[in-house]
Amino acid sequence: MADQHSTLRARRRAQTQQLIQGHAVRLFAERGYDATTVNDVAEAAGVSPMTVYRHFPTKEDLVLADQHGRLVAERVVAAPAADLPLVHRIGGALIGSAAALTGDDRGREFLLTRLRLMISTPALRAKHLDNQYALQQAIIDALGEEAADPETAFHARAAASACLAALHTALVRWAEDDGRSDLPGLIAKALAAVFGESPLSPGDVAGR
Amino acid sequence: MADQHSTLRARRRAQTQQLIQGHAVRLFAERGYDATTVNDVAEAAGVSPMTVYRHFPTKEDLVLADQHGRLVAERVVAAPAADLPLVHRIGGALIGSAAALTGDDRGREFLLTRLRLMISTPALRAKHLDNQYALQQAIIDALGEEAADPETAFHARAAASACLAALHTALVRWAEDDGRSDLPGLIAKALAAVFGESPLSPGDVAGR
DNA sequence: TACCTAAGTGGTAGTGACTATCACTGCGGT
DNA sequence: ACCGCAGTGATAGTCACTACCACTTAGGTA
Repeated sequence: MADQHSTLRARRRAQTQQLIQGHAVRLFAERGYDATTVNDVAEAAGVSPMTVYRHFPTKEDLVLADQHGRLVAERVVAAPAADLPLVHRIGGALIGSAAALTGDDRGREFLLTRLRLMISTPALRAKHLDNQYALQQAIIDALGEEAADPETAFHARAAASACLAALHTALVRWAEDDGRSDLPGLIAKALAAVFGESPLSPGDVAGR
Repeated sequence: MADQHSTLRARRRAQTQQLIQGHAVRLFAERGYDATTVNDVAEAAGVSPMTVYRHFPTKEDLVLADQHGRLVAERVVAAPAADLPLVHRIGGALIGSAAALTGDDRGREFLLTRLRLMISTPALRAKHLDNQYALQQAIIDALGEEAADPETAFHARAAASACLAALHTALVRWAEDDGRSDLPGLIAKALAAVFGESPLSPGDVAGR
């Protein structure tokens, strides 16, 4: 929705963001997150500190910013099998998104570096978990009209939070394996560990 | 382990901590977390800003500091029914801790105020979720010797994370109800929503 | 009882994340 | 050709947090 214009300005904006984030993640991985100042990042990217803050509201966002959350939420809503249990819809969306995300090697390596930072740096880990929580609420809101009464809503929130907890467990394990294992498979295994050993049917995986 | 002496010094220390935290939570609730500086808290408590930082490493800890996590971990380990499924052991410990925690009215009201701050303030919410994650790892470590091989450990981590996700869902709901509903009951319901409709047997609730 | 170590407290001067406000430049639409 | 605004930069601030300093006093010891 942002590139409806695809104007030159928007392209340059996206380009600068990518430039800044690239240098930021590289420096954080090299020197450590706390040991690297925003000024260092700005200097490395060849921009002013002000510009960094314009594109990334906080230092943490330099690592955490992505649109994966939005994609997942869209996937849940666009799930073809709306009659399936909620857990399967969310789980399928998570697995499908993970498959799309780990597709190309370049993106996977970058994601892995960011993930390692998120796990090892307390400030990043905390905000990342909060982002997961925001994603949970986005999912609930996305299919909110289906659960009007409080009991159903509570049930849905519990289920969604458990799904994302399983996702997080899988992500940590994937990072520990240095991305060598199959992420969608890990997520499926984590979900199965939580909700019981019912393997997801192929139709459950939304979008792929 | 700190009050092995129960000396005068230790008592005064605990007293000062309680004094500072009391004023902090009150001010945060009245004026808002971001609008209140650590200096304001120090002034209200009648101590120097230095002293605040000595007792609470970060501003967030003024709201988040408690020993509930330690109690929960101990409860899981001390569970009488070590042969029960992991989920039941953790769930039982959570429910039991919640029951003990919401016992007296004075403590419950304070807990409720802190919880409201944790939910509404992004910085507090993030760090609180990270604390929950630390608790998860503490639980896993506490019964770590039982799960040596990676597969079992992965399963245990997924289960523990889902339990804590259910706990969080229940806590949010409890805060929305202004603490009027039964917290242990909410936790049990959230756990049931995640893991299936098997109600916990009385024996599962560790410690009470 | 006199003494001594260390814990608890306070002051000062920092660093670094983040904000408010100003001015400047160049793309994009009229 | 021309205006408007998005993008960028510099300056000066606020505030969380951290050494590093000195002072007081509790708690054990000679």
